[in-house]
Amino acid sequence: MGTPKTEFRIDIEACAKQLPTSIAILVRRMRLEGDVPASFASVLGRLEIVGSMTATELSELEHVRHQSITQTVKALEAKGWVQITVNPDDRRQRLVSLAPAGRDILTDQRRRRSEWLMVQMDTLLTEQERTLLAAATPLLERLAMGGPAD
Amino acid sequence: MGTPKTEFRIDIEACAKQLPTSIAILVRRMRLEGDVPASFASVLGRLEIVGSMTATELSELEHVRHQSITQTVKALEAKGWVQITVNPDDRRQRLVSLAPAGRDILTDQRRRRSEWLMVQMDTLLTEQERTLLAAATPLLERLAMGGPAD
DNA sequence: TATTGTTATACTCTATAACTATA
DNA sequence: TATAGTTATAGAGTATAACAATA
Repeated sequence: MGTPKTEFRIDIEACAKQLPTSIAILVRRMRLEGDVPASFASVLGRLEIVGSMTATELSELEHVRHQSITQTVKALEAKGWVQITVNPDDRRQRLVSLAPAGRDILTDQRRRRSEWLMVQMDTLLTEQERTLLAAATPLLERLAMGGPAD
Repeated sequence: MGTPKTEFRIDIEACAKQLPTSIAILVRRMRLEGDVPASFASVLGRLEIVGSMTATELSELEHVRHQSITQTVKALEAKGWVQITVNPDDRRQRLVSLAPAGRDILTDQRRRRSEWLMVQMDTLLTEQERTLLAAATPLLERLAMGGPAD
């Protein structure tokens, strides 16, 4: 049916050009909404789901260097939001887990941040558009993580 | 028609919870792909489209404080990537515009960054999913900018 | 007074390099 | 040697506060 492929390519290119700017600004704005640094909230959120993780596992999931995670975890420990225990089976590993205070902070932070986003979505998008965005969110996650097996 | 509303709400909530983490990681990874700081590239891109802008206009579009833009623009000027001229009609204003060297840098940077993203999209998404993401991108832009009239 | 912009300073976040400890 | 993690240091990016210049 003619040349839908050309139009399609243009869409994808336009997407690849626009997406970086849009999400960078969105991240910037959400950072201001939170009362807790985004890096902290992200780590706490993972610990809540998984229970406990090593620094290396965290760094892989967050796509940062392991040295960076060390600093984040150190700051979280200083706040009393995580606990660190040495893995007795491999004493090189430190297992990071959510402390009670961390759980409280996480609950509060997540409510704030996702509430802000939900207000934006309610205000700026139609119901149909919200559904579309919800459908696209797992795709962004896949792009962020580099695929199901990465 | 039962309770589609409940399911819908769950989708939107899941979206609002997942989206911040995913796009934060995506921004992080794209920053590593670029050879130019993301804040620089973003400002250069706007100047290419609009021609010249004041610091205040830039700060509003980028959703940062005007003090922050001052520093970005100062760095861009030091690199020779933008030119700054005083607006003769209002001598408080400095008009920032793209210098030839800035245009070269921008072209190169944009090719790198959007190429990386396009490779990810080609590798990790189906054609249908790419179309879905392309459709959702303007919605993310709207959320980022706070609406058509903001 | 209001607007536009700068300077000074500090914090968050992440990186690279060099190191220690355990396997 | 390889893996897990730390410490030291630096740079990008952005914020707040106080200031100067122009309208």
